[in-house]
Amino acid sequence: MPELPEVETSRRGIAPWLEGMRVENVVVRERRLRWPVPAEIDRLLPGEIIHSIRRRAKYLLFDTDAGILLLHLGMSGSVRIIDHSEPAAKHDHVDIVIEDGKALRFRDPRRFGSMLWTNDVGKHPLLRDLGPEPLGEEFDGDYLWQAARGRRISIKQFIMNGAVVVGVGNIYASESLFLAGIHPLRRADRVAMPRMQLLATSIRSVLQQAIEAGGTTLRDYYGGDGEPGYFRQQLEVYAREGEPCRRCKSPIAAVVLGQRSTFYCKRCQR
DNA sequence: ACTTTAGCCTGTCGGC
DNA sequence: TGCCGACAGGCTAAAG
Repeated sequence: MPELPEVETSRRGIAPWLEGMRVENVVVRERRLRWPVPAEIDRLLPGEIIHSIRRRAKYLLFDTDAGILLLHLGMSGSVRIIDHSEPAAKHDHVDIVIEDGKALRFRDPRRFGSMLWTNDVGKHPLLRDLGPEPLGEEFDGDYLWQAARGRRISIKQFIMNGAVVVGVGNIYASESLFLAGIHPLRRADRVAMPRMQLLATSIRSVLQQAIEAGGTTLRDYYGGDGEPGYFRQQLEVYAREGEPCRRCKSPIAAVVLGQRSTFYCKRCQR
């Protein structure tokens, strides 16, 4: 399930193959993703050069002179570079074929992903209200603490809200709260400043380490280079219900919070 | 303004 | 062996 580290790993896997290359054509086999794939993509992209591939939140941005392709992997989406002669499998919804016969192939069994087109990332409704990048300059404990004033929701739901900070999904929310020693159900406005500082640091370090491990492969995630992610073996609490906490040995607990499974240590997190 | 809930979708898994 | 319901989850829109 792609969160920020998996999206970043995908970006790094495909960028060397695509940046500076000209798009030859685009094959859309299935338009019914999270939102319909707009016709601009197959109409405007052919002939364009992909200047760069950036990431904003969990979106990949493909920069061209005609506009910007937005790609979101949803929760079952993946991208990889293939020879375009390779036959498409079920759920291979879009190919972006480049001049050397290679292609970017987008697969997404659950179709929660999206492929969109924009001319201004800053004004696009899906991107315009997003909070800061967790690995960027403006994200720190002071910011988090200030943003939490008057917020009565749980701290876990708070940090998973993209308007607060982007890229923190279900796995890394549980992990960073463990590292910061904060109970996931604690009200956001009742996390004191020192622990908010620790939380910001924990979010940054867990995401950074996951990127370095190539992301977390739980079931079917593979990076742009076809390799699974190796962060799973470093998970402290996620999907470890009943197993001993690595810090205090007491069993890891699980609760459902906002329809999301949530894992934590009752002893280490308050 | 904030919070909660429903819904999108299919592969996988446990139970019978 | 096969059927079936539950579950997984990022994110938005709508409802509260």
